[in-house]
Amino acid sequence: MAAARFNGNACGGSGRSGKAGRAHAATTGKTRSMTLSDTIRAAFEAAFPGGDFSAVRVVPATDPKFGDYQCNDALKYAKQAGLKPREAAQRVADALTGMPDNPFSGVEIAGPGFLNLTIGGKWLAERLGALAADPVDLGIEQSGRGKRIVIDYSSPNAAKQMHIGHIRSTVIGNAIDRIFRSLGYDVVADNHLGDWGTQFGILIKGYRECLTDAERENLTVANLEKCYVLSAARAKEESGEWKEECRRELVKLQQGDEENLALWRKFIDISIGEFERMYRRLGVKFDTYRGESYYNAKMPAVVERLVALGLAVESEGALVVKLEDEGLGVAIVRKSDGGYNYTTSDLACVEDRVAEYDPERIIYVTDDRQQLHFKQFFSISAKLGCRARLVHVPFGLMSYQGKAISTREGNLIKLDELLEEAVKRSMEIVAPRGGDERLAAQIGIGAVKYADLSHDPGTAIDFTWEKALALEGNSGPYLQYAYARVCSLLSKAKEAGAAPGDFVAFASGAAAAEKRLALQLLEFPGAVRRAAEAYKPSVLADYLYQTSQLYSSFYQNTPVLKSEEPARSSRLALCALFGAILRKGLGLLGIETPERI
RNA sequence: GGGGUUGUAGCUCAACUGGACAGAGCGACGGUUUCCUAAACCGUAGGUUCCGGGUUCGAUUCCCGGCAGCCCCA
Repeated sequence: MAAARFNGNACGGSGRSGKAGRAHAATTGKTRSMTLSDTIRAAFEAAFPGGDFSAVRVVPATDPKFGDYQCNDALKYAKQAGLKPREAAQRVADALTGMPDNPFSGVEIAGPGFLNLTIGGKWLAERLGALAADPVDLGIEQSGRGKRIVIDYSSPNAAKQMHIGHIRSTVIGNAIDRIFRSLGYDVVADNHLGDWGTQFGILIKGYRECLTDAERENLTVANLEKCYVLSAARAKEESGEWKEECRRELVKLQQGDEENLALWRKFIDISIGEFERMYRRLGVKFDTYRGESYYNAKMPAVVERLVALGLAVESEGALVVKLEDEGLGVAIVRKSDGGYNYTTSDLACVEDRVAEYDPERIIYVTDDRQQLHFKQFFSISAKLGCRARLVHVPFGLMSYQGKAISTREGNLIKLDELLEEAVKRSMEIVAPRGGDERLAAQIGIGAVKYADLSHDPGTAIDFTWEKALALEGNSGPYLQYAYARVCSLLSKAKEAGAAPGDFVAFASGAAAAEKRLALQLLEFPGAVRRAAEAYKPSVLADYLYQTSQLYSSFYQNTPVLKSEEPARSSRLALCALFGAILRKGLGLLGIETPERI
């Protein structure tokens, strides 16, 4: 069975993932919305001196008819102040209106005590200007400066072809990677390959006996897979001879036999070469490829320390760490046959990463079947004094036709095949418009990635071609199309000699559609921050989709090039800002943004 | 047996962590193209948020008890 992070069925699935615990982020600098929160916090303090109002915040209005922003927190403090809710809200409103730099042009009390806030045009123009003046970060707080994180994702098993079950860890992990980098973190992306374990005995035996000379000459992952299947089948024979020989090859490998080691190295190199071909197509890049084998030599010492600390005890010939009082059962750290398992390997891995990188956090993106394993290993790691915060981001396993993806179920779709099909389908649409293969790839692969990223990682996905390759509605191509249109608009503007101006026109009012879009654009940094805190790229995907919907609606219903000044240049500026944000945001999801479709 | 997780429109999913009337896409029905790219836009229909209690001014969200599916451990 496979060694890597894929326990479970042979085809293994996706590495580690899951829904992560919510990050208790030490949020630092805030964006516009936070500045408004600061303002209203000051108003609370003025109205109710001495209270703790750190939880008070201003949020975008849930409906335009409630104004631009709202604050729902007056209700919470009414009781402790001994006031009726609306009365408490009134006090805050009075305090707010009395403030010298009150950014709100309207403050109303509604319902049981909500504060409905309307923003002044001048404030809006200033904030939009500030975002536009920050073209690289677009307001994203650099809260990760000086901090390092290791992200462990993708992690396929060597000697096997990648299939659709590997998309999730790879694509979600990579988006988290990109998002954290955008926040200023120093990210180490590590691919924890499954490159060790009993399957190598079977593979070595199979390589020698089940392949033709030609296949050995031109060794591919497909050939490795083939010889594994043939060899594994023979290992099930009655006599047990084959199985025994596989075992002997494995032992030789483990003991450092040169010939077997060379073969093993060869298998790994070929596998990584093949994986990298996939990663290139997906736009994914790792800093390191450290498989399980990398930690082999370090495992005995880990176990020794566990024993020395009294954490590991013997049980039925194995060494185990008892975690029952935490509700986590028992974790085996050395099997009765002397072999190690994932817990030990992961403990060794963490120690190594802390020693080398000293990260503040290590994030593991794997499927949610491994939740218990991670809880156990995190708990033990904490007992060993690990100073890095360990986070498991579990995702729901991808199935196909309702079944876990595996060779045995006969429902395995190769990643290669999926990407080919994706490009082919988008080519059919792109070709009549003069699009080439490159554009088809940008769109097709964007569609595949977006289909995954737009869902909460925690939800399980049953693969269908229709969903994976959706080109309309809430899909990657919809967003790319919106981007291409805004590019087209801006280039037409340029031809006409019209340039995006500043946002001063907003100070004296704006059409409803453009104001809504403007307010939405201001939420971009917050969306990135929330996506990072929750380890959910879907938060960002959802934001980008909503933003694009607002843009499409605005674009369809509001003239830009044909409008009068000063509206024209400020609308152009708004379009330019939308384009910049969409490009940046899609970039954080690893989705390309062609300028013409 | 213990633990985890999910349950929201016909289908696939959201709902910024307790707020106002639960929102999108697909599908269905109807409309928009001498006009900045129709992969778009506008509109109609569609809901007991699995069930029952509890906390709260207020619950899809938190707590307890069930039911159902999936997963993990022994």
